Amino acid sequence: MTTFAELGVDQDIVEALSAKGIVDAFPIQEQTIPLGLPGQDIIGQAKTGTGKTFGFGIPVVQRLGPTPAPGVKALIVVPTRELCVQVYEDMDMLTSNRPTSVVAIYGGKAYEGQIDQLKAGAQIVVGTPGRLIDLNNQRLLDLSHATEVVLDEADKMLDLGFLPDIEKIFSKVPAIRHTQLFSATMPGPIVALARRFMSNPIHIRATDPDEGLTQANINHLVYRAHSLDKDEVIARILQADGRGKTVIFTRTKRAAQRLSDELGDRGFNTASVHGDMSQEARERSMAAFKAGKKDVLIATDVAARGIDVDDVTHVINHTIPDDEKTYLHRAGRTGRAGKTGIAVTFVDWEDLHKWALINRALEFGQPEPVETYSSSPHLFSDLDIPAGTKGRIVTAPKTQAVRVQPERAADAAAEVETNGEAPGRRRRRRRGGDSERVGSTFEPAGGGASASAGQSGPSTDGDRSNDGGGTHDGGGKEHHDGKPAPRRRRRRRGGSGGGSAPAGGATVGA
DNA sequence: AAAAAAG
Repeated sequence: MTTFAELGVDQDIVEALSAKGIVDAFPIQEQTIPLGLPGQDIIGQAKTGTGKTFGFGIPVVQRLGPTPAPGVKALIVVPTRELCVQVYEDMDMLTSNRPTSVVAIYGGKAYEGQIDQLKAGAQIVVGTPGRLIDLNNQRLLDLSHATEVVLDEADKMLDLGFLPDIEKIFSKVPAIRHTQLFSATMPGPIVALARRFMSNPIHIRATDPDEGLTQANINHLVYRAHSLDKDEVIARILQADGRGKTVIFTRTKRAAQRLSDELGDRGFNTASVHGDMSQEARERSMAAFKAGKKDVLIATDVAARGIDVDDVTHVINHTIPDDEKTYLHRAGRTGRAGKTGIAVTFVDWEDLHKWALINRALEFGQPEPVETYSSSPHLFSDLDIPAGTKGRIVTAPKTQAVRVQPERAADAAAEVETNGEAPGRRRRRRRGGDSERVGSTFEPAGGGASASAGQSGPSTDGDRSNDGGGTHDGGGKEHHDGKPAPRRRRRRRGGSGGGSAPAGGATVGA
């Protein structure tokens, strides 16, 4: 590991970091900071929870100089208000030993405080698009000297919903500037589009190209939810001994509110966050969850990206997300900074095609969500608890899980070939061991310790999209008629490392 | 189609 000091980071920033116990740089930071400091345009791609924020944030702070004159010189754009607050806090920490000041500009809040901070001469703005444009239109936010520009969750910022706003914002900042785009997912077409806003960008991927984008230290489980009482099953998951904080994602705001109320009624310590809540309530929820006063957060995809909360052991997809990128970001709320975590997904009958799509894109090798629906009450006795915690699930509900081995996964749609990398290489061994994986037990990558990825050297991104693999339904799936399938044998915890063979005695349906 | 983001 390299220290921040060794990467050329100024002493006062090094001290700000070490005051928080942060001394060693993660791979994405090792790779992007030395390039960002001299002003290289960067597309930075690294898995969830591996430290992208400092990867762009440190160069931004340092490049403004130790005592910058008043006025906005840096702009960091993010997709949600909560992420805005979080990135603001990180930037505020980085600048704690220098006069540089940071302001968060986002909607749902009074204008006054934000305007005051701008008038007071804040140099770094972290903001969401709507309020940024609003204040810029009112001539209260001058972006004409913002020579440092960052899009965090860049692929989201450049997708159709945000693109017009982003174009508008880019039209207000200087043409000669330093531009950095960061995300865990960067589909080829988005990279191509991004180049319009950059000059000679380098695409850094702090991952082994063979490794894919799913975190090796997240254990993925997928259940068919047909005929399943999801509320009940989730309630039981929440009773697992050793469970830390849990984030539950729903597809709609209403579902989030309903589930939050329901689980609250059942006595769980819940908070929720979605777009139908007041901003004040949203922030209260986030603060309580971060502080540990609440340990279950029910959210829409507003919380899918970027949100960093310590000790989240479980992510539960009450409803399966629409695409593999969202899946990756949601699951990435756990397994951060080298810790282990579990991502549980429930697949409703009408959403089977979504699992097929996600399975294919992420190369889980698990085309069917669950081997069978069963009234067998053994499911959660098999649920793994992250290393370092103890205990098992107490009660015994009713289905079966299929554990998906994450290690061969590669996000086809989210990857872009770097120089000279043979196209198609990541497709190899695609279908390899499907059958043997069904119902078998796999441990997370041995020892879990291998935090985050090998490194591939910086490579110039001279490529185009590679069309990101097929996108439509997996077809060929027969319809069941709701009858419970025959009961399957209970799986047992495997003790084996993550080889390709199932752990002893772990087969299902034999 | 939903969610997010200005009010």
